[in-house]
Amino acid sequence: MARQARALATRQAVLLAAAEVFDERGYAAATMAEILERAGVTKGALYFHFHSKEELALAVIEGQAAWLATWQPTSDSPVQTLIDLGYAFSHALLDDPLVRGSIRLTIEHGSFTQPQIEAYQGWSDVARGLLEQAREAGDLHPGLDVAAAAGVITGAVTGIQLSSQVLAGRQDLLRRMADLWTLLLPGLVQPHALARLSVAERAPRGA
Amino acid sequence: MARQARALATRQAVLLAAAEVFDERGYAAATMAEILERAGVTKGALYFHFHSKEELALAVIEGQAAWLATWQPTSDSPVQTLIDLGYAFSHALLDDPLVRGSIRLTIEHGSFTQPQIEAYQGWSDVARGLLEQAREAGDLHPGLDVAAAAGVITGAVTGIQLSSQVLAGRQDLLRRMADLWTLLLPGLVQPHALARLSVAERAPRGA
DNA sequence: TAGAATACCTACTGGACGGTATGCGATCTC
DNA sequence: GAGATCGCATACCGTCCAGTAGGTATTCTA
Repeated sequence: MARQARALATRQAVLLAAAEVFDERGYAAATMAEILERAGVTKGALYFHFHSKEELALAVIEGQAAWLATWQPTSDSPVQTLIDLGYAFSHALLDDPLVRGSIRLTIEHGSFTQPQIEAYQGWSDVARGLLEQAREAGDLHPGLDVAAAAGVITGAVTGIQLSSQVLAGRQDLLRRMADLWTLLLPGLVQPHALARLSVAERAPRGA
Repeated sequence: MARQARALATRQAVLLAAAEVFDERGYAAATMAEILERAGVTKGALYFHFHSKEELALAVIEGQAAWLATWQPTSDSPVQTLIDLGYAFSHALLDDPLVRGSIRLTIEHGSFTQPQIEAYQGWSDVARGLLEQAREAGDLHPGLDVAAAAGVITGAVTGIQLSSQVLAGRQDLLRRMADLWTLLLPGLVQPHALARLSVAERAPRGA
């Protein structure tokens, strides 16, 4: 095991550097040279762990699914959990380069469509599951199309995040998330449920 | 004039081909060779009209601002006009390669940040103007933050469009737009105004 | 401690890509 | 109708980039 310790460290360094560069430049504009330089690693070391640029990108995308997989519900109320998830994701986006790079690669369609679709679908499925729980709890408007709402929410979060990044370097991301929920919730949940929800962030940090 | 007619045609052909390739591949992955091939034009012709790849991309982005500039209000109700604008934009996205390419270049941040910010801001400003009219007309919820709502709406439309593209090649774009408004409007306008709005698309075509 | 994987380093390659230099026919000007 | 400009064609260039070949150090195994 000790023999793999160093190897694991360089692998992580490469992955982190790649995520950063992919986040900043996008897939096509990212160069292996910059990733190498930032990771403080030579070409041979990188290509020992990852056989190609594409494989490296896929490994970064995987980080997103991993983040979502480790995430845990935070409230008895499904809708409140959904809101909290949005804030937890925002913090991940602000703090975790792997998530940032992963998101940019997911958004940038073209090269590897399959994992991108899966990433989107993963988010949409989580949202949909929570909404179905909320419907069973009687929180949602009766006629609401749960699948459609899940699609709108994931799309909206994607766009909010993107515009925050382009316009303000993500500095106003949390505020924009609050704005989103303020606008969305009245169309989603019934008044009696609305009163019990906190649109603003509840805890200073998630997980 | 007859001499410039041909020149204008090749310029348009180049611009169109460039928009298509930028839309499909993104800026960095797009190659001049593919643009040339698709435009049916030689390198000399292209570089006569556009001095660099970047200049070509900027010209494509300009098409977006041009589209927005030619757009005209479609209703006495500002909110209805906003909804209609969303659908008109969706149709432009489906039909007009220039708008498609322009949007992708705007979303793909990195190379030329300035025009991208302006493009976003242009959309946000239009939305904000309409919302302010709606507030004066007494249609909106009293405490609503108009600027915040405009930011959310432009961001959400951006994200809806993106997820529709990645997941379904934009085939379900119009349906997703309807879903968005269904969810958003209750948080935006008061019930009496809500009754007068059409969430679904009103006319078969815009403009 | 021999040797066999493992983990990494250095130098190189082939090709693609954006951009340029130069030339040439058509059209306009006077 | 002669030069000048416009609009385009072709061939070429320097650079950069992903990936590889082959060697070397390190660490595990027995």
